[in-house]
This record gives sequence, structure tokens and C-alpha cells, in this order.
Amino acid sequence: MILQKKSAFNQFAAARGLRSTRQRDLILDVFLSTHEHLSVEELYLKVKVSAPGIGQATVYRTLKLFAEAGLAREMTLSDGQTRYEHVMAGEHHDHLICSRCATIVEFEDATIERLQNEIAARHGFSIRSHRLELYGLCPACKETVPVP
Amino acid sequence: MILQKKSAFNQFAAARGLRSTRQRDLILDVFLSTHEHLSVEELYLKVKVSAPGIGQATVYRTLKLFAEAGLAREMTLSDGQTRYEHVMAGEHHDHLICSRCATIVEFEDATIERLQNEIAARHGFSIRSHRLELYGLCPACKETVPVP
DNA sequence: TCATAAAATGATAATGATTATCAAAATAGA
DNA sequence: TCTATTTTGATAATCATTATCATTTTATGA
Repeated sequence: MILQKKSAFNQFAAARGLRSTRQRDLILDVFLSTHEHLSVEELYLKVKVSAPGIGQATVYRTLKLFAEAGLAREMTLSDGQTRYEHVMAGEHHDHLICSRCATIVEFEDATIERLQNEIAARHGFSIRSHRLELYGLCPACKETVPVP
Repeated sequence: MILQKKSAFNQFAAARGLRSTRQRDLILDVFLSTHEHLSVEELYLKVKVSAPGIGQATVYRTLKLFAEAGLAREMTLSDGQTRYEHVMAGEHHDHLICSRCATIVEFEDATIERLQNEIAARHGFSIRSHRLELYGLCPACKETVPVP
């Protein structure tokens, strides 16, 4: 699977006249090895563990390339910071976000997807993407926070 | 209606030990007089027309107060910039956003709202708010952009 | 009306996330 | 091996936002 993704990225790079560099290779390794929704800073810190010499600007540039290549998806949560998640072939999902501990849980609902398309059509829009985020408290935080 | 909102803000301010200042009054006037989803910069430029002496930091601080008072709602679109819209009593809506001309259209769908609550419950979350944005092309931009 | 305490302001410095710049390094093809 | 071009890393620059602080304004009580 990871080899598949690496290959996909290399094909994308070749098609764009871009180089396959060891930094990009390593950053992709680290990115694919975690299933969290990471900010650039967080990924950079993980990359620094294996390759201290890689610059933060390189990580910024490389993540944008992964997004262009379809391997990563950018998401901007309410805190305004850009995070990245894996793109799994043929899959889309939305997010439940805990306002207290920042836990992110993914979900998918075909009915909502269909309704979104209907609403868009009703307004004469043709939609390409969407963002659905539900903010509240996760099960763990619900236990510890008294209801006001 | 505007008087109502001003009164509501003044009550909020008094309850918080805050002052009612002419700058806040004017900023609220300008904010309520437009129904767009404005960034702080955009609102600041509008405010400057009537009151050149008002500082940008004042507009930043004041908009945050309007949000706390329940008169405005912050929204962060994909561009990462914070925008503000009016809060209408008892109403919630979501947004269709044109990726080309940045037009924002509001909509509301009770079924989606209900499904969101069901999904949250299914994952043990209790949600407080959500964000739903559909990105695509508005009717006008669909006309002018050839389908690839 | 005046005095005063406290909030608010405006200008601007500071912050943090992100991007631009550029000399040097790395890559890939001939 | 050579060379053209891309990429890198360090860091300056940018931009949206917030912090700082001297000064101003507000609201209250006398």
C-alpha cells in the first residue's frame, strides 16, 4: 500500500517534471505512517526525528505537493490551522471534532451526501467538494465535564 | 430590528461591565447594514468611510465582542480567513460557496440537521455546533466555465 | 458639574503560520 | 563525468491577528 502511494507520487512527479528526492520520500514515509490529522508543524517534528536536516519550508512545500497529487487532503478546522489527512481511494468522510480535547473522529453518511447534492442542484450550484464538521464533546470528555 | 440588536448588545455589555462606546455603536451600525459575510479587513474598510479614526484593532476586538454577544457568527472558510455573518434569532444555516467568484449562498435543511445529530449520538458525541460548506460553481460561473 | 476609577482606544510592535528569496546542493539525463 | 534544472535549507518577508501601552473616553458617585 505504501509502495503503491510512493509509486503514485513518483508518477505524479514525473508527469509534472518534478524530481524524486530523498526528502520527499522520507516525508511521504512519515506522513503515511500516521493516521492522525496532522498540522505541518506536527509532521515537521516527526520528520525531524528521522532526518533532522530537513527544513520546515520543505515540509510545507512537500505537503502541498501531496495534496496536488491526490495523496493528502487539506483541512482547515475552526482554529484556522491547516491539517492534512490521507486520501484513501474512492473514500470521502467527514469529521466529528471534540471542542475540548481536539479528538477527530471520521464518519461517512450516504444520505447526507445525497442531500447535499440535491441542495446544490436546487440552488443551481454544481459542487465539487464539501466540508462537514460536527463540533461538540467526545464520549470521554462528556464523562468528565459536568453539564452546565 | 437594528435598534433591537443595539439594545441587545448594550445589555450584553452592561452585564459584562463593558462600556458602550461610540466606536462600538458605529461598528455595529455598519455591520448590521450589510448582509454579506465580511472579513475583518472588509468591515474595517467600510467603517473607515464613516469614521476614519477608528483603528483596525478596535474592529477586531469589537467583532469578537459581537460574536460573544450572539450578534455575529465567526466562520472560517477554506482560505483560512475569518469572516463574520449576522446571527438571526433562532436560525441556523449552512453555506454554498462558489470556488470561482467566492459567492456565498445560505441554505438550511432540517433533514441534514437531524442526521448530524444521529451520527453524533451514534459515536457517543454530544454536538454543540457544526459547519457545513459545499464548494463548487454557482449558476453564473457554471455558465462561463466550460466543463473540462 | 467635577473628580476619579476603570474600560477602551489607536498606533504599532509582536506573534505565529505560511511563503518568498537565494546561494548551494541534489537530481536526472546525455 | 558534465550540465541544466529542480530542490533544498535557512531565513527574510508577508499577512492576519493579537499584545502592549500611553492616552482618551466613559460612567458613576459626590
